[in-house]
Amino acid sequence: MIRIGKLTDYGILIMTYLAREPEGLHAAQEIALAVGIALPTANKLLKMLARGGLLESQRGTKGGYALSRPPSTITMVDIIGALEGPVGLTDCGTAQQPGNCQRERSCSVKANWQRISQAVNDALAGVTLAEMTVPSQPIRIYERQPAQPVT
Amino acid sequence: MIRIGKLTDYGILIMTYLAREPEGLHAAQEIALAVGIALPTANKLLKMLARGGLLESQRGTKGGYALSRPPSTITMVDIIGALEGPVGLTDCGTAQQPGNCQRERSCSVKANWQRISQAVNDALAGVTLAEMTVPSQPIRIYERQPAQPVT
DNA sequence: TAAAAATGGTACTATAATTGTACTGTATTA
DNA sequence: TAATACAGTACAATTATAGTACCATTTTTA
Repeated sequence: MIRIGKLTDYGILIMTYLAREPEGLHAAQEIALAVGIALPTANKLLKMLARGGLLESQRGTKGGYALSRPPSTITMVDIIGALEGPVGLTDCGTAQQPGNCQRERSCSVKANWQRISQAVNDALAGVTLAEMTVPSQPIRIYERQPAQPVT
Repeated sequence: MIRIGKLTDYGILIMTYLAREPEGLHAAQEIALAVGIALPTANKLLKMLARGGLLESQRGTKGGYALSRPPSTITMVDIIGALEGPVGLTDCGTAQQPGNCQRERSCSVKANWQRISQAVNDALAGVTLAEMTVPSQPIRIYERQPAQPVT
């Protein structure tokens, strides 16, 4: 099974909460309570999301966090990227980075993996935070090509 | 970063090797040597792939493994599924399984995650083993829809 | 018929990555 | 100036993965 980490999962819940509550700033404590995770964990994630440029933060007594952009312009790739680094499936490297793969010589599979990573990347880039806040709206990311002959 | 395990990576190398050598049976020892992994590891993977129905096996002195179907009918989803279980991104469940998620009540994100998992699943199902054996052939899985208005 | 070769299944250990927490520093407000 | 809240780093505990070993079963061959 391909999976994303629990922390990333929490992170998306956090982002979803903030998207639903666009008014003003929200302290880490409030967010942790609302999402249902421990405060230290929420703190950690909020810091990472802020460093990734997805959240604006303000310190001080009335401080807190808020989305830095409209939810419709934030995609799953942005969030996952901020919490787990660039999206890729193997150490062969993502579409951007070269990758640190031994074996090189015998590995003619590399280029193909990079393309697959790209496809997954595109799939995740097609889903916005705004769409995630709406419970059951049909999401249309891709349309399959006519028909693949299965030889 | 979303990733698949090393073992799955090895498994795909094994499958690729077998796809390139369609003649007769191949013993685990031969495969381990060719792919460049330890014999016990190769054994483990070959067993799993056989149990998943992707490989035919024969015991005995002249035994070994071979693909059970033509490479063009085996996709990345088949291989990953055999080695890591169904493809999914969170514990929310795959398109097939319900998933074991606490929180249920506050988690309206669930349905969306399942759709995203489906999209990734489709992306991986679009790449066949036959395509992986060809070093640098352009893979066309999906075509993006005209344009998504980025509000 | 027996021995050798190879897969099938299960269980176990060691390693590595993830997760979760704590501590110290800095900024802002009352 | 005291209290509140974010920023950054580092660390401990847990968990999952990776890798190995063992024994059973099947098939071929001498």
